[in-house]
Amino acid sequence: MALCAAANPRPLPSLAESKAASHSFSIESILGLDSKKEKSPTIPPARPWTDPCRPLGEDGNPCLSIPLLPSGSLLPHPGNYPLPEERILKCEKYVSASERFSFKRELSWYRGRRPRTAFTRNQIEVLENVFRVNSYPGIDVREDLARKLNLEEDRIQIWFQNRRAKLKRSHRESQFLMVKKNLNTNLPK
Amino acid sequence: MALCAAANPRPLPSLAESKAASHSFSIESILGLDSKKEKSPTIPPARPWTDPCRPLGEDGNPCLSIPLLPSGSLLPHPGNYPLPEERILKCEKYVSASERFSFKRELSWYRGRRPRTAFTRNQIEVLENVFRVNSYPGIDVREDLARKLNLEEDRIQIWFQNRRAKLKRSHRESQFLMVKKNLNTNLPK
DNA sequence: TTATAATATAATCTC
DNA sequence: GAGATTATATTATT
Repeated sequence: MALCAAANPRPLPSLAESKAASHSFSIESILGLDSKKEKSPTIPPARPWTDPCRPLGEDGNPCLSIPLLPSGSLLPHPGNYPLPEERILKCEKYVSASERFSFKRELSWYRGRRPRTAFTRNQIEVLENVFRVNSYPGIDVREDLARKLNLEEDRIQIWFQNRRAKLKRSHRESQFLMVKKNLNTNLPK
Repeated sequence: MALCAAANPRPLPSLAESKAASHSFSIESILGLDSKKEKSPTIPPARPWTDPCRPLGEDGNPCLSIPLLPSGSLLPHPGNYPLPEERILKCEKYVSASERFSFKRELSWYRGRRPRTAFTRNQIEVLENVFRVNSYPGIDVREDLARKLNLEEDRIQIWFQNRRAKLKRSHRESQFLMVKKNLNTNLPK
């Protein structure tokens, strides 16, 4: 992502160095005493997949307009509040498929997660084909794939990551089976 | 490389089958594009965390012994082709430099990647507290932390490195969102 | 329920 | 040390 690296040419620090010079704080003081829960200002994750035209909230993230929720429950975090799922079920028959779909996307965002991508059969086929030849495609290959499959490059990268993990898992499993098999054939009389 | 694809419970589709299927673009065309410079010879890093009793490879590093697999299937790479060295030689033209590079990486993690450390809640809390005050702790502070948190100094160092990266990422993201926001408030209508 | 897309982050590698 | 990328563990969706 070539975001605005230029806008941020200066590595942040320096706040620390000056302080560090004075050993005025000991780890003890930080370690032991600091029992405040004062969370580090949790940075809201960016949701680049959300509609860029949507109005932004004060946090800089797009705010969702889900009018049916009790106020104060707008945080994009899975919680205990009643989820709007209900609405989907209730109004099912009065709501078009695409409407339901986009609502679901909003819901996902609301929960703070990119809506799960559903790859088509063809997309998967191509990805698998490439994977067989090269399970570590570089950025260039990924971009190319993205173009050709009409997917974001990020989806491609994630796909390969997960695919490698899957392969590894299966290796572990077959190894395990081998062990078991060997134990069975060799040990028991 | 396919640690025995045969033993794999869910064998991958055959290569032939897949090639036939990828009509729209050839894998070669994708793979052929890469023209990055060759990397300089890599010095194998030490793997102090591997079992010292394990036999050492020619490079002086412990080699991983995964004795249970049929010989010839020891290298972790998907595919139905033989050994990776061979593949590199054979398929040179289909394999980009970056791919050869990533093969090296694979090989090295195979030799032994440090098992992922799972920090405790308390350890993280302390680290975060220190980070807030000083995101570039010197070796002395790190050593101190290591002692107190019962972690290796190296873990601490890496943690701070990753933590700084995370912070930076979040800055970039919020900057990006700011830009977007400004575009939204100024342009539309 | 299972398979797998997405997330978070520890570890690794090049520079 | 930064930056990019990877492996890995987990979560959550279909």
